[in-house]
Amino acid sequence: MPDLLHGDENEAAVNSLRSAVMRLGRRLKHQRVDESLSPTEMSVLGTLARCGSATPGELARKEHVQPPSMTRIVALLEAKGLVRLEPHPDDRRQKVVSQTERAEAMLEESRRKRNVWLASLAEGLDDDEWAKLRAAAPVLEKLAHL
Amino acid sequence: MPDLLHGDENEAAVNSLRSAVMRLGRRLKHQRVDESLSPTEMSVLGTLARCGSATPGELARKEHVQPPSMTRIVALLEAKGLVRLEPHPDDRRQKVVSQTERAEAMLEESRRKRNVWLASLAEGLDDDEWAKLRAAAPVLEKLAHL
DNA sequence: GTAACTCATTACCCAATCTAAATACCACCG
DNA sequence: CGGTGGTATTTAGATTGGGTAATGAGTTAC
Repeated sequence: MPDLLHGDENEAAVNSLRSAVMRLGRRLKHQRVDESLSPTEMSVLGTLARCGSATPGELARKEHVQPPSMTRIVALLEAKGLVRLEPHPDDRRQKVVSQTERAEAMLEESRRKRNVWLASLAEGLDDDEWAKLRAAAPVLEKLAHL
Repeated sequence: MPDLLHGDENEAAVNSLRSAVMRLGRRLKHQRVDESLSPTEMSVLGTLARCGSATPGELARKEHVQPPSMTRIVALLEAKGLVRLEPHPDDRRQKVVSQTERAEAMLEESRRKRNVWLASLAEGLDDDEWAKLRAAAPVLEKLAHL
């Protein structure tokens, strides 16, 4: 259990994280690098790129989305040719989702575009602030998974 | 313009911020301290608590929401008795939104509840991680406002 | 071998936000 | 003055992302 001595500071931080995360989330929604690809779809592709492949259920848990939503997302991605669905080797209830070469290319493209946005943000932040963000990023990821 | 030397690291951080912010956002949505009050409504109340009072347009800009959405939100808050609407002193197009005493009490209550959630999160993070979060919180806020 | 559980899906629904257009008002220029 | 262009808010309608409940197929445990 971390520093109970800093309760007030933590509380203030939680407040500010809450509102910042929400506003930033809305903003990110609009700044999607690829029109026609929702933020969650992007996120799923990112997860697949990192983890190789996964079942819809696993993806739903990772993204903190209900299974039916993930079914829909995967279906959309498949329709766009960004994802492949194969039967699970030893459980015929499950399926295995993996990204296609096309998704790989798209991610590369989107990475490039993201640099533009990054550059524009860079105008507003100094080195120190960036450093803090870099340090906090993994913690936020951990938090997102509780 | 900050450290171009760390371009790759920044890019990785941006990726990880993106997905973390989104997932955390979804999670926060469900963890609302007060049922019957949407995250954005909460955020507006927080803004009013900090800034005193503001016009709907100002609030919309601050929350990164379109004006019509803010109209709705303010109307809902007013219906719940958490916000007061008065005519703008020297521009009859505008209105001035300010929080009621009841909102003040509710924020206090919600602050208390938030501590419970905070405590449960604390189980999963160590001192160092919390420190990083605290350091990054203001930067995230700044980022949210670009 | 059946009962209980799990994964994915289908069908339906809801909440939050958006865009476009309407309304009321201000400010300036002739 | 009076009109013209711009701004604040609101109304109306559409979209979208996600959720819940119920179904079907498959697996596991007793």
